[in-house]
Amino acid sequence: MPRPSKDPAQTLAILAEVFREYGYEGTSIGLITQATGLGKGSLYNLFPGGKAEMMTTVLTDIKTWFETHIYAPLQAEPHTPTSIQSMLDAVTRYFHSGQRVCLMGVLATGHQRDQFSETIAHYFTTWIETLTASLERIHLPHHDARHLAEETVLQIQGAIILSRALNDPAIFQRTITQLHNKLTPPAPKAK
Amino acid sequence: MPRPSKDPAQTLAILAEVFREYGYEGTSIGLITQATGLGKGSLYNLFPGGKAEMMTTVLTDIKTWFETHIYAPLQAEPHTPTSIQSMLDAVTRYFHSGQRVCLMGVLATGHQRDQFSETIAHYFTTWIETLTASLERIHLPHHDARHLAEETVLQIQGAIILSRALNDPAIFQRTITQLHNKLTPPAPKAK
DNA sequence: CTAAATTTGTACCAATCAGTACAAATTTAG
DNA sequence: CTAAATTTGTACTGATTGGTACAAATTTAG
Repeated sequence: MPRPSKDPAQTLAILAEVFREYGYEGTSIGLITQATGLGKGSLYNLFPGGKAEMMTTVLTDIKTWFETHIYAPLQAEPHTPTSIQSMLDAVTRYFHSGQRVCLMGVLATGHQRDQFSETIAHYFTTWIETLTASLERIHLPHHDARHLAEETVLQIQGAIILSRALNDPAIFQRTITQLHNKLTPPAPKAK
Repeated sequence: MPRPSKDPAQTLAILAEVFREYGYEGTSIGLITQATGLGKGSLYNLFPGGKAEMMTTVLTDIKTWFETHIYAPLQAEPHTPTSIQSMLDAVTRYFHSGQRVCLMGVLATGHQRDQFSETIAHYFTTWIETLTASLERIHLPHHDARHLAEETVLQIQGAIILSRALNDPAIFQRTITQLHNKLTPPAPKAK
């Protein structure tokens, strides 16, 4: 039984990890008390809405993290060629080179899709649109930028699954490298 | 309550669909009896090993389906340029244009990964290797063929997730089209 | 037709589940 | 220091879970 964390952010991070590992239905309150070190009474005091509220709070936290660490750098002024590399670096760290699943992606595969569908769709849409806008700023036509953004996001998702399935982080890393080559314009000298 | 199917293959297909929808832990015996129309006693008579045996049988069935419909055409003699297109067509039908999840992929995201890890890894490895060999037969160097095969499989996985998350089969279709362009050599005239 | 095989669905078991209630203990804030 | 806030963990609830056992009913095979 770990010592209870006094840091709400850490509690949320632990909660998120349990949901990633066990999914929504597979996560029991018992698992959560064990992982967080919080008593059952505390959990319900903190999250009066129960398990659903825990998940909702975690998803909101993830959304916020992405806004801060992925979208904001892509939207920064002045736009620099390193912002996309920063996104890829941040993604690599966040998904632990593919060994850590994307909770939104996990939820998209199951029947809880309905329960959290708005949040899931919003997450992916925002990511894609933000990256699209970023690609347009380096003079890619909208249509192409959108498709490339979609491809980027789905490749990251697929790379997570495959590198977990084969227990091989190199797969994820190769994908990131390849995405980097596609997303960043060639140096003018190479032309 | 549906009429019990007398066809074991149909029972397995229904079982597979329940597992896809609810995952391993989220699938209860009650759900299975409802979906298949079989009584509880029948289920345990057919699968004395219980739920784990049901899943194992389903996974074996999936593996067999892939061997028949995906790998065999890729391995056929003489090798024809349409074999890869056939694979992409079969994949599109099988995954219902991205709306039907890949059960092996789902299992790879959760903690049941350990329980079925061999089967999961074997499924993906076989797919990749079979496609690699097929690409080598059209004169792609092994290294490139392998990476392209990996990319194909992970893109399919990612496209499933994204098109489900955004409830948009067009995403899946675009991915398939793009993979087709990458996987099939350009007509010599285009060169 | 008969015997074997299969199906059925209930009772039962022990375990687990999410959630509610709550008194006692502990911590925090002022 | 005191009062408020938080934590704790148990008892309780009704429900669900996977699995076992099994007699009666039905189907199948020869």
